[in-house]
Amino acid sequence: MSRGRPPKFDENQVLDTAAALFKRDGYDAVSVADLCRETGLAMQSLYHRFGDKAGLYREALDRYGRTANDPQITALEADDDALAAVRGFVRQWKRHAGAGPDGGCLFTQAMARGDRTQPEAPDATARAYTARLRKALAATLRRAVGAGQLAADTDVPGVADALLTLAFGVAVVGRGGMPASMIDHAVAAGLALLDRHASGAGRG
Amino acid sequence: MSRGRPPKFDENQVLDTAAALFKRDGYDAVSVADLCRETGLAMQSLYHRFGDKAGLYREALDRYGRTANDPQITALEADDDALAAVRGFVRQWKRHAGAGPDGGCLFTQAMARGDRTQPEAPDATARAYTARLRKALAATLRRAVGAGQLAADTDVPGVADALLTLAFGVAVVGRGGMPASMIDHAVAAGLALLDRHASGAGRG
DNA sequence: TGATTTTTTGAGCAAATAATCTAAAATTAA
DNA sequence: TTAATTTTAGATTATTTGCTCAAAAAATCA
Repeated sequence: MSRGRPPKFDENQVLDTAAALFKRDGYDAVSVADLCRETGLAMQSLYHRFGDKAGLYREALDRYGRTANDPQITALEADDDALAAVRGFVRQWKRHAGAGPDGGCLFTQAMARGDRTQPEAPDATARAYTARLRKALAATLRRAVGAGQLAADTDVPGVADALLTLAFGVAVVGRGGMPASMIDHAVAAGLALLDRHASGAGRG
Repeated sequence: MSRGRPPKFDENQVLDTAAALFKRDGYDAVSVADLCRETGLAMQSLYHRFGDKAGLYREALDRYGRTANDPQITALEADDDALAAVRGFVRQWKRHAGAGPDGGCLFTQAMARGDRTQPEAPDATARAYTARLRKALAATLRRAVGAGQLAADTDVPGVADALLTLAFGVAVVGRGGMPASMIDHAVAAGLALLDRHASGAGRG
């Protein structure tokens, strides 16, 4: 067993709470005092465990990647019906657009904020996780092509990047309070993009 | 003529500088001292003219809307070739993705940051200008339909919103430092979306 | 038990922050 | 000139910020 006094807090719970705060208000607008109040951690406990505010932010981003990003990858890979999997990915964009505790996207926050000054920039985490999702998305599309669900000449990287970029757009537009119909139209466009390449279902 | 001592600074120049700072670093990361140093304004001059930091931010957003958003609307409306105008709109997304002083998008920053607590929230300005662009984009697409450039059954609001959402996504993805090929693919997807509805040019 | 390790507690610090006070400087109108 | 008006100047203030110091509390191991 571990030697010293046992921690009073659940680490993942702390990270989830911190991630929610950073997602809602942005890194700069969340103070360490806010973090302590919301997570229940004493100040020194926070610094002892996470080093500093940026350290907690980085770990919160990582936790978010594991709990919000990776499951999407898993869902893409798990579904035997590759095209249906991608469609499912598109359909759940609405979640990123909402304002509630489940809404919004921390990676969009992190990327919009940027911070390329430091070598260990926090948005590097967001970038890395997004790159993995991008890869998985392309792989699933390739699988759909292989299964004959999408046309053989489908530009797989092009479609994958278009969908992913659209997903980020949905997060911004939703967060910005633009009309909900914009989100619906974006989702519809994502699905239509897939339909366009679906074999044997061409339009016109 | 105005009565008192004449201002030493050019107002628009100050707003442009402020907008560039806010765009690059975000509202919270820019201090009033930064703003004074970069704009050359004395602290008291800044507060005398703009009230407070938020006031300067709001006016900078407005200035950005006039100098970066509205010209896009004008370009859409001015071009007799409606479809070409929309294509031009899509092609210049790359600019929003860049990192230099011309790169990035202040409205994306403002929307991602959010701030729906206040009634006169700063992102309301971004929302209002974006709404105008959205309207103009739809109008131009409708014009293209009327001119027979796009199919009569084109879902105009759907296409407009898809393009605009994609544009926001490009800004985030570019700012986040994702591969440049993502931007290229997003632009290509925007153009392909138009091609898909172009009359007499169906694929497959 | 006593020594060791780790976490918690609570107070507090230096620096940066947005914003203000008072007064001088530069212009126009009378 | 004189008065009125507006902008600039420099110093300052109260608050908030991220962060640290010293010591007590709770566990394990000898």
